[in-house]
Amino acid sequence: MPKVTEAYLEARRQEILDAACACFAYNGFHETTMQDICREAKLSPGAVYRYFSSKEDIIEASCRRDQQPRTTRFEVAQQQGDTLQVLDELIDVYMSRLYQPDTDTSRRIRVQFFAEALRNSRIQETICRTWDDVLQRLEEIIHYAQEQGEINPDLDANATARLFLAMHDGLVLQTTIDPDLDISKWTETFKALYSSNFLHNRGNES
Amino acid sequence: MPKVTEAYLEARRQEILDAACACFAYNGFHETTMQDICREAKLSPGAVYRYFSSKEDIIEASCRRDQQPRTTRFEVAQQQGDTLQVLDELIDVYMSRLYQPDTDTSRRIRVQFFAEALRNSRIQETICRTWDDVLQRLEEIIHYAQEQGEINPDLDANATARLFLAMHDGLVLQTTIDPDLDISKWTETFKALYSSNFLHNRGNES
Amino acid sequence: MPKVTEAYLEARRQEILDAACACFAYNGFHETTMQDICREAKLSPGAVYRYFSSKEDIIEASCRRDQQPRTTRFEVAQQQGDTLQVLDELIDVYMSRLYQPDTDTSRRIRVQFFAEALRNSRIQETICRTWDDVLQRLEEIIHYAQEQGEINPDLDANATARLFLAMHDGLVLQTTIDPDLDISKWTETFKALYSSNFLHNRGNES
Amino acid sequence: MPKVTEAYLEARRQEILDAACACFAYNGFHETTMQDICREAKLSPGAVYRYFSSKEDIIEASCRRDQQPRTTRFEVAQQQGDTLQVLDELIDVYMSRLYQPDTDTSRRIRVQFFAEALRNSRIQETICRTWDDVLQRLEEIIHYAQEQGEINPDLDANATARLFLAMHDGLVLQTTIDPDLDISKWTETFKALYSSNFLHNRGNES
DNA sequence: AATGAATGAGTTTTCATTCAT
DNA sequence: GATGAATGAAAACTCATTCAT
Repeated sequence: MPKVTEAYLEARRQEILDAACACFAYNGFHETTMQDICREAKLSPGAVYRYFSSKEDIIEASCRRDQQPRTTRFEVAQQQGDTLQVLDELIDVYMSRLYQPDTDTSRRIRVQFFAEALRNSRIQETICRTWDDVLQRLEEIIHYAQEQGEINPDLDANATARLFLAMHDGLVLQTTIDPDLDISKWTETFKALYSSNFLHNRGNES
Repeated sequence: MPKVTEAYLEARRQEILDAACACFAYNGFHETTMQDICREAKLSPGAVYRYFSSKEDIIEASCRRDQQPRTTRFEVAQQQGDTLQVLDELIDVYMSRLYQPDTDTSRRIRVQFFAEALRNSRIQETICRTWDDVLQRLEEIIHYAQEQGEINPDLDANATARLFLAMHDGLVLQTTIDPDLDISKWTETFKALYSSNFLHNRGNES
Repeated sequence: MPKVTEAYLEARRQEILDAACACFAYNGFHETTMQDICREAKLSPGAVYRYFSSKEDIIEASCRRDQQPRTTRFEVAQQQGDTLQVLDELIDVYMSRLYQPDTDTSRRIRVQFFAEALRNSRIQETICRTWDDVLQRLEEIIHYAQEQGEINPDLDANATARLFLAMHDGLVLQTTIDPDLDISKWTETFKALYSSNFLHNRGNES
Repeated sequence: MPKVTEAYLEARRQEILDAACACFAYNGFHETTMQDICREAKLSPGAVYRYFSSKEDIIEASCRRDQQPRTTRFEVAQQQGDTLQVLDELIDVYMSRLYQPDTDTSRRIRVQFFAEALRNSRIQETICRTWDDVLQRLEEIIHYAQEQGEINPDLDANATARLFLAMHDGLVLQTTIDPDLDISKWTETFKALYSSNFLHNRGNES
């Protein structure tokens, strides 16, 4: 089995996932038919079924593929250090994504995976694993910031990380469902939550 | 002169919505069949269709019913004033709901409405309207707190309210999808974000 | 059981048939629901079922009621004699009915009974009986006209009557299905077929 | 490059129409279920829906297919001329069809289309168009016969054609609904109406 | 490898009819 | 007598999946 074939197969898989996600984003998983995917991928049903064993399989593969960049992005971020500056940069990245029209498809699918996770334990696991990965990195950053005296050490680092993560997911939710929101002040307000306000020595003056 | 009272008919409607929500929560809208709802409601298809014109109609009515208490809760809250104490209490209410097993169904459906909002503009409107209502109340509280010197007046009140709202929705999302989370520290951490940290005169840099 | 009750019941039956026919004429038997009939008759389903045992029963009763005037009209006509003048008058009556808007409902239902007769032997019998009655009168008129030398005695009186009857049914069909037809010349042309043309001594070949 | 030929697909369509018409003829459109058609066509519902988008679509296609031969037959007839002899031949064809058992299905469906035309404007148009086509040819024949002195020129050619057409439809109706009729004398009686009786110089003797 | 015609179980919805009140 | 809520079988139609070519 030559190497080209392997790469070819993988390319085909990606094309099908692209087609599927294009459909899923605007019609949802359950309103998207295999025919829709075939049409979008310009492939016959038989061909699609050579690459994926079922519609469920396509949905799950879409989910895994969709989560990957997030994990990667945080891995890369962490290699740059554990400082609040890294957190700033992550927030810049994720907040600016809310503006970008080309992230719309991805966000729409993401919202649908949240719902799908309630019924499909494989989706649930994929999403939870990403959350766990991200959360761990965030926690380390916050922990380090606490050690540096930048954030109040009395706060629970894990809970703080969780709140930040939740905030992001909530904003994704809101911008995706209500596309007319004014996003402009969010980044600075988000950063204000920790940039100086969390300083633990602030409370001393009282 | 109706044979049965208006109240009786309304009670039936509510029973059907109860049955539907029980199904929706665990199977999603699209995996729930009308037969499922009928079985759960102990009613025949014909009977259910006397009260709702379609499955879509049931989904939309479920959404409106689900959103109502939220709006009401914030209306009541605001009558008690605009102080941060009211915000504390709201957070207590909503954080404690994350613990309560009986709110699970409601939260699961809520997550599904988020996904459904992307395809159904009626659902979208219902959800956005509730967000708008809630956001306005939060904004007023924050604005008042800024005037009282409790929160940094340089912050954008609307964006701040938006972040708090997003944080809550994100936490609902996370607890619902990953039910094993340790919620215990969230309330105090949430409150810490604003209770003293946002004090605008906090800056000891000056 | 007092006499008034009997009359009352019969009046109710007629009201229901009126309502049913109003529906049937424009929606057909199978697209008309019992609910439609109930709404039109301003009666509940339970009430309607006190007067008719089934929808089929209503259809059959409608058919019988619809055919009755035809039979009666020919009975009356025949009492005036067997001359071609009676035929003239019958044609005047039936052709002028094609013009009258208020006969539209009756004609529309009639066309539908023709189709229904193919599936429902009771409808079939009712229609065939009326045809037979009418045909017999027509045949007598033609026979008499042949004896009087007004119509060629070599013609088959029954077949001639049949053709005249078919012509009328065909015209009902055409005007009902295509309401924009120009009817104005039909009466005189119809009459021309027999008024002088059938004279057996017409043949100038002799 | 289609996997099966266009002709194969067209043949399938025709098979489905054959099956549908076999059902329609004896059960009517509304008592025939898609399952009935599938069973008769030995095809699954999904297969049938590949060829027709709905039951309505099948009914309309059946109607168009049913009308076609009529139009064609008259087109061919006219190419043979405009004489009364052509009319004779047309009457021979159509009258003999009333005898033939294999035309029964077609006639039964035809009667049902008449009823359906009242509710379905597409059926109505199809039927009216055929009537118009046929009528025009008949009118030309009659007109020519009038010019030749074979038919009284004072008669309205259009109305005369209409009456002949109505007569035929009425006879189809009657033979189809009442299959025991004695048809034997109809042809000669029909022809007698115009063959010599309409001679316009006949009336002169009076 | 790919095609796409075919499958058939399953879905939403309708509606003639019943019966407790 | 009348009501109208309830029934439930049956209808039209869909769609994930298969398999002969």
